[in-house]
Amino acid sequence: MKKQIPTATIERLCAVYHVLEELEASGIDTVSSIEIGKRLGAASHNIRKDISYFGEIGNCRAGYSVRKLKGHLSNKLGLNKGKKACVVGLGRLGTSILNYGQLGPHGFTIVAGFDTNINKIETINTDIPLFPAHEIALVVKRKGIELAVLTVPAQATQETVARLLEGGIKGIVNFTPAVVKPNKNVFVRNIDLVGEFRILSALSLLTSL
Amino acid sequence: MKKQIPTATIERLCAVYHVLEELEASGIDTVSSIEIGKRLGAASHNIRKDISYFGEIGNCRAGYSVRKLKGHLSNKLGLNKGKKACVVGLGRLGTSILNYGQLGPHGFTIVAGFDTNINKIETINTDIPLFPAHEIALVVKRKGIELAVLTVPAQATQETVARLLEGGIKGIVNFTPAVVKPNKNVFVRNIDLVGEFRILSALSLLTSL
DNA sequence: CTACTATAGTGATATTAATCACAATATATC
DNA sequence: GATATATTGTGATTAATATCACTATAGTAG
Repeated sequence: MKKQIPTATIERLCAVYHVLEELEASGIDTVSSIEIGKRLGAASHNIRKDISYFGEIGNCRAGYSVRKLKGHLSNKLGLNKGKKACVVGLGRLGTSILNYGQLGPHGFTIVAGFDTNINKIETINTDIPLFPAHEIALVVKRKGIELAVLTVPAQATQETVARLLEGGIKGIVNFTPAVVKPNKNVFVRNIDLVGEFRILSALSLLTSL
Repeated sequence: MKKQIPTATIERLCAVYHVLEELEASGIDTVSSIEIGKRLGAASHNIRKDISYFGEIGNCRAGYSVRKLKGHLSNKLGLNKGKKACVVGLGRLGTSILNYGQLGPHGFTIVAGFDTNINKIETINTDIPLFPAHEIALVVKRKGIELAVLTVPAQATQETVARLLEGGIKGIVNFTPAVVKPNKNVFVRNIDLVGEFRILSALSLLTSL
């Protein structure tokens, strides 16, 4: 049986990938694990071990070639081929994500927006095709959408998730306060501003830095 | 030396707190660790151990009193007293957070918004006082703001963080793609949609469920 | 060409977190 | 009041993750 890559490693490597993009953009073509660690607030050992899960790629004296490591991670993490995404719930947050310019350049294309309110679908000014919520499963399946951003009201969460699953969605970023339980068919990232504020409050109270 | 509470526990307990709010709202007044675990997608053992870090509170046969446990966690996690927050960067995302209705009811009050663009400060329609970015440190200090949401462009991140630190901020929720390094003076939660999409992509490629 | 140095890669170790297993106990039932 | 039962709280165990310590190697300097 093949060695399973730890989740913590996957998360960190995605952050490493981002650092590599920044380095590439600023014309730097070589970087050490120490430097990457510094930028990420992680130990260099950690970074090296994470990278080595996918085999050797660095150079002992000079560090890593930014271009080479980036390509390597891109392959191994499956970031090389574009993915289709959708936004469900076109309130303020949903529409601001619809118009977020950073997704496309990084290979994620929003190909649909959904809302229960037909009015919104007709009035929102965007090039992205919008659909009523009852078509979620259909459209997700037809367009081969793999990722979804959830920005519906809390009480609509469970039903919306069910529809997305029906359509065969692979991953959900949930901005709803309701917790979406992980499930064998879908990966979920729960992001709740109130929850984040709470965690920060509790940390600063309980953690001696 | 007092036993340090694990970060993972703090994060989970904040989620537990949220479940308790939901239960209370639906008039349920008793709950078991099994039920909480189910709603959170975590093991009941885990939930019990987390709760027991703060001492005994449950009832062996009947589970936990929702009201009692909620009050208990509220105290221990420091969620009982309100906290002031601000939003820095009033683009689409920033303004949608400015108007997000869930913060107030949970004890977090947004008392200031900041942007470099004076125009925005004058035209955005809100009751929340808005200030130019160069006043961040001053206003944060004067109002005793503890938490900040960062929604500025990536390149402005480092400078903005420096100003917030100067003002004595305690925690930052960073929606910017730039990584804000943790620091001995401030806790940071980095939330980057592109990063989350990448993690979901990589997970579904590499993790055999 | 040789010595030196910075840094990758990695097995070993330590730390942290999750899970298990079960005794203790509060409530319900008869 | 005795018995049964659900559920907590927790020591012990296992698993996951991070850190350390070292070796090997590629580049640099002399």
